[in-house]
Amino acid sequence: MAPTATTMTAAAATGARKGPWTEQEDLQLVWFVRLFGERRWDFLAKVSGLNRTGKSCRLRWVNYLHPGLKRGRMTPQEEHLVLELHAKWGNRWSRIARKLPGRTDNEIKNYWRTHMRKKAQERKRSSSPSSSSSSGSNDSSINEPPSEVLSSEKHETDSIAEENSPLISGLELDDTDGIKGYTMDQIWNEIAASESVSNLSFEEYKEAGSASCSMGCPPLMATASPIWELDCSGSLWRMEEEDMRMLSPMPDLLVSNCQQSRDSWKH
DNA sequence: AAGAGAAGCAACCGCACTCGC
DNA sequence: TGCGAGTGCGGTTGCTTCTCT
Repeated sequence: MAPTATTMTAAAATGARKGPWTEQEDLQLVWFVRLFGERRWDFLAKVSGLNRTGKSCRLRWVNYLHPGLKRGRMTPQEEHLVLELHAKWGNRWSRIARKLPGRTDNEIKNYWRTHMRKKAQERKRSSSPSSSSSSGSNDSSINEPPSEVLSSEKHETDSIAEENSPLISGLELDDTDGIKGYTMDQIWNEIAASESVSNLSFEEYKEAGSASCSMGCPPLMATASPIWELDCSGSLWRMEEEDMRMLSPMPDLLVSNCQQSRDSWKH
């Protein structure tokens, strides 16, 4: 399919703003998303007065402003789960993210890239201290590790998942889905050797990590931005663009509240 | 204290898919 | 049935922050 207006450098084509979002933009976006719901991003971008593409708005919302998002470091349980799921599904980040409440595909992707790169480097260093060749081109092995290894590892992770994790065992695991094989055993070995937590079973992970909460109910959920806790009437999607002009502007009180919330959320 | 390099992360890009007309 | 708008996804880039020397 030919690129659409939205995909073809829409920001450039429309003169829309790019780059980091400002606090004011965030507030505006939150306000209008609460008003209209998480749909029709192009329309929302237009009526909100944000000089952004709908795509940009959606991304900002999904990755940063969405209620329930967890911030901060991955917990050991989450790290473990990411490794397991990546071993099964490969780079299906959104799919993996669905199994980690409060985490976004982008976050998991970033996590994987940085941490697995580190693991790969460490491993390379320990396994072949003399070989200085084969440079950073191994980056590809981070996302697409060689295919020859995982077969045995896959079974191991599968059994972990299926025996120890009700969360995973309930999944519909498509065998043809991204299990082409990865050098996860290398990664796993690294982790097992370097991290004491690896001595725990996945069940123990869960218990240690959240006495009060299972993976489905992350303990850090409370750190999500409180902006969304503000009450707001339901979706107003039936409204026409004409009606939009009649809407009252964002109340000053809301703005200041949101700003305070956001500040405290950041720190 | 300052500079360099590494790490972390937000955001953009382009492709593919879905759905309504 | 074809087309276009809207949306989702994975890959990539580049800026900011951190750490080391």
